Amino acid sequence: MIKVLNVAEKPSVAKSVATILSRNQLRVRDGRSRYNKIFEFNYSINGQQCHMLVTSVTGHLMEVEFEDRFRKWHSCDPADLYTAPVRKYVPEDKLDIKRTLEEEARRCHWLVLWLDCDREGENIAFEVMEVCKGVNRNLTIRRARFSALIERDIHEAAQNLIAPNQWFSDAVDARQEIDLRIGASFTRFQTMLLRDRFVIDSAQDDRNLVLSYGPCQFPTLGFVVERYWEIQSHEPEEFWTINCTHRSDEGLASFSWMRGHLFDYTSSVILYEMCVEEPTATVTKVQQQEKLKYPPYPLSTIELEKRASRYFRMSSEQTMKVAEDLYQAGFISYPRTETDSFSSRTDLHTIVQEHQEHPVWGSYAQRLLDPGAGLWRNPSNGGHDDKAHPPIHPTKFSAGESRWSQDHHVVHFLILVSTCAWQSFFSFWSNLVIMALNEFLKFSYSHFLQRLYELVVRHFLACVSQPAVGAETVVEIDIAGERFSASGRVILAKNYLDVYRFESWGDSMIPTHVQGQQFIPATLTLDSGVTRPPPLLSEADLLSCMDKAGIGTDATMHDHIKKLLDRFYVTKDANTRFSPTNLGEALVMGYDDMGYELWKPNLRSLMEYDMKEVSVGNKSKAEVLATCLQQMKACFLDAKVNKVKLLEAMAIFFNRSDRSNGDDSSALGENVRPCGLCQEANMVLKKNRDGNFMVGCSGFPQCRNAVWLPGPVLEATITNNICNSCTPGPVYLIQFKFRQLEIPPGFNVNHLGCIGGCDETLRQLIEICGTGSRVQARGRPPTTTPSNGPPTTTPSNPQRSNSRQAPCIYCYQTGHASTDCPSRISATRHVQSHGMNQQNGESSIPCSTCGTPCVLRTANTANNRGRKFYSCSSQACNFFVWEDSLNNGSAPRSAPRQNISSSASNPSRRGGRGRGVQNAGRAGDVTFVSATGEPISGRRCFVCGDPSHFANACPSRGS
DNA sequence: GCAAGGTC
Repeated sequence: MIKVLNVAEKPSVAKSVATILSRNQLRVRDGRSRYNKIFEFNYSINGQQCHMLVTSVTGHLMEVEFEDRFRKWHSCDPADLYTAPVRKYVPEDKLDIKRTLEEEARRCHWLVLWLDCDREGENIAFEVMEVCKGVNRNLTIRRARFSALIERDIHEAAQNLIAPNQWFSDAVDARQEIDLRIGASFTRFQTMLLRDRFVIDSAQDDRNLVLSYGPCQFPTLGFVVERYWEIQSHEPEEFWTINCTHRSDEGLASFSWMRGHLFDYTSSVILYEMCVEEPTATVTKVQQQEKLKYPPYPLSTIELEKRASRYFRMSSEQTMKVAEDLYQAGFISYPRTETDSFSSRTDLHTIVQEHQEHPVWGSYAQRLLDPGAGLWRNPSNGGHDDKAHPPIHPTKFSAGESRWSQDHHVVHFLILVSTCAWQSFFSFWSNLVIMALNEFLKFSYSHFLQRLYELVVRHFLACVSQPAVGAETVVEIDIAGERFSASGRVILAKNYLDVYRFESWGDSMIPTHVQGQQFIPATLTLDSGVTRPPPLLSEADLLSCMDKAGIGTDATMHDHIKKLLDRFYVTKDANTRFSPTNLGEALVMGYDDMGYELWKPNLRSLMEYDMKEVSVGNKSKAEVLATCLQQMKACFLDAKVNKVKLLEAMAIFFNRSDRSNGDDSSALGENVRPCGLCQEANMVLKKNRDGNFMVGCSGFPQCRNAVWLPGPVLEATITNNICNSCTPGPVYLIQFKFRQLEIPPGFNVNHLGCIGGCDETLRQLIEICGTGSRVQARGRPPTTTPSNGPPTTTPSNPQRSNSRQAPCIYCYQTGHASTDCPSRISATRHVQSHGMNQQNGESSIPCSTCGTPCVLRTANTANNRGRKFYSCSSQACNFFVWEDSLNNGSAPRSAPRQNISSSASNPSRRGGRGRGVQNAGRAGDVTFVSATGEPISGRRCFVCGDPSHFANACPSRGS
């Protein structure tokens, strides 16, 4: 009889395969590893009688590592790690499994590999082959390919054995080697570069701190930082919208403007006035239709993690731990699966039947099985199948509640561990306190088990249920050519929502309307709101980002998130939302400033693409390894050359350490000109701790003379060229490089500029972009204050000093609302009282922010070419106001507006209607119309306040 | 001391 050694990827699969093939007629014995049993039985393969031994590994049997002489961190230059020899070996904790395989393989004729049918599984198959062939060269080796652990598939796989796929395995070999080389080189490089140079306050002992870099963890960090910067750089923008209500016997209907909202106040007012003048509403459309809300797809790992985070605020790591325990105890199926569709051969009814007796959802399960109820529906297909595991579903009934804490060994194990730990650390505590804590732990953990089990069961029952049905009514009306709509919904059948309590679908009544009907609105208001930034990334958002970009696998995503927390790169708040720490932000900022996208997902995506090419035979492993490692080594060497960028970014957030040898000071600090204020020292080029460039007197703090440079400056280098016109000289010209995306169209990225006052380009850029837009976009107040800080003669940009508080949208000051902005009043007042000569550059109007005289200038940007504005003559002050906005009395603006914006298509403009009620008053007193259509009181022009006309006819606006 | 991928 042929002896066949069968090896599965994990003990559970070995058990399932053996049970199915033997029809449960098998013997079990121990191997050398306590987890990996050996099952024995007889079975016929293609008519050949076989004695089957089925055992398992636990995932990868081998690891890839550098040879010993490269393993110490100081043993070599990290750049050498791109070429240092690596080896694959069986680590200490897997030697038991290796010995079992060797012992059994010696006695067998065939080796059949039952590893998971994905690339990693194929690679593990080759690891198993290597070990087995090492002791028995005559083995016949075959691969079993199965798509689910169900009877038909497993028997089919056993009768149709194939050859292992070398390409699949090669792809994984390449990935492992690339991950190791990139990860180890960058981790050693940035740890050794930064750890001793800065006081990194997040770490208890920063001498042992590891600043790891990994091709998965860094893009994950990148997602968190990018969202954080997006929030920091968000500029609130005020918008206006018209709302209207209609009261009838059946109740109140609220109509919203089908334009959404406009960002232009005057346009909004004109449209609003047209509505007020002819307020009769005509119903143009009444549409009624049936709407379905579908149940979710069957549950994959990522969906389980996302939903547990959303519904229970469990971290993905917690979820996977609890799911693993539920799986080990037999309550749910294998929890690491990409599959979100059930095989047609899965017996779904039997799973539902098991739950008929449940005290809470049992009656729902009964209704599902009752053909007369019509509740059953075959689950939809989510389109993913890992060919190894079914979607996560319940496999054993539990009534839950009190039984969890009694019958689950995990809880007892945890309690044991915790008791030992607490007793050893806090031996002075009374037993009573320890018991109380244990009870709490027992309760919390059983609570998690219970909630996750409930989610898996309810999700499964929802999947096999009919969608919820609603009747939706949409009513559209027309007022003076403007269209408004309102909608209502009545739930006709809740169906799956009866069991899936985590989702809701609200009823909202709308009174009956008929086409052609006319009415006078109960209210017609012009409301305003401001755009708001998107929220910080939640754990579910982060998982979605990773999933979409292909960062990590279903089984490892939670590990990458946990790694960021462990490395102090990010923190998570009570709402499961992530913010970068100073450390995380500084690292991303450093690489960003180098111009590398090492913190973006593209690198991993490219690697994944190459792996795919290897796995289908289009490229060889050697070819991909060579090109990828060559590129990464070049990138690494470049990063070493540009390490000053990392140091500068770190310096923004952290104090230099005493251990620092100080050899990395930036090349800044050269003289630009003699200081005209103190006439003693020189002005020098500096980059301050917020990352902004400035030229300050080296006599600081005695002399506080300073010239701030535009926010978009990326690089600034002093040249030998001298300005011909500025005094006192010599004033050396500076070669600037601006960040392309931050300067308006029409400006060059490269600019040879003078800080002496003659440079129109610099002046315009400061007026338009400010001196700290980069920091507004990414910075936060530093936690420490270096002793050699830059001069601060002038008020710094208020947004910089209080970046988390929403500033006024007109003057960027905090402490007052935009509606109460003093700059709007003072700017107008100044123009009137000083009788200004409106010629370019001639004015004595004091700036309303700092008191320095303003000058009248002409904009030269694409959007506003030729438009005039007043700006403060102090280069350190950002104040400016458009001339035309003063003339017509509307608000001064700091940036060009877009007249009409689609809030749905532009995420930066998502926003609420924060101040609708207060701002209704800005539309004059005409916020209500009477039943006869006459405005109640106080009609007047919204621009100049004259009651004799409306704004669209206001003489101050001209034609 | 470093990666990411399996798994108990």
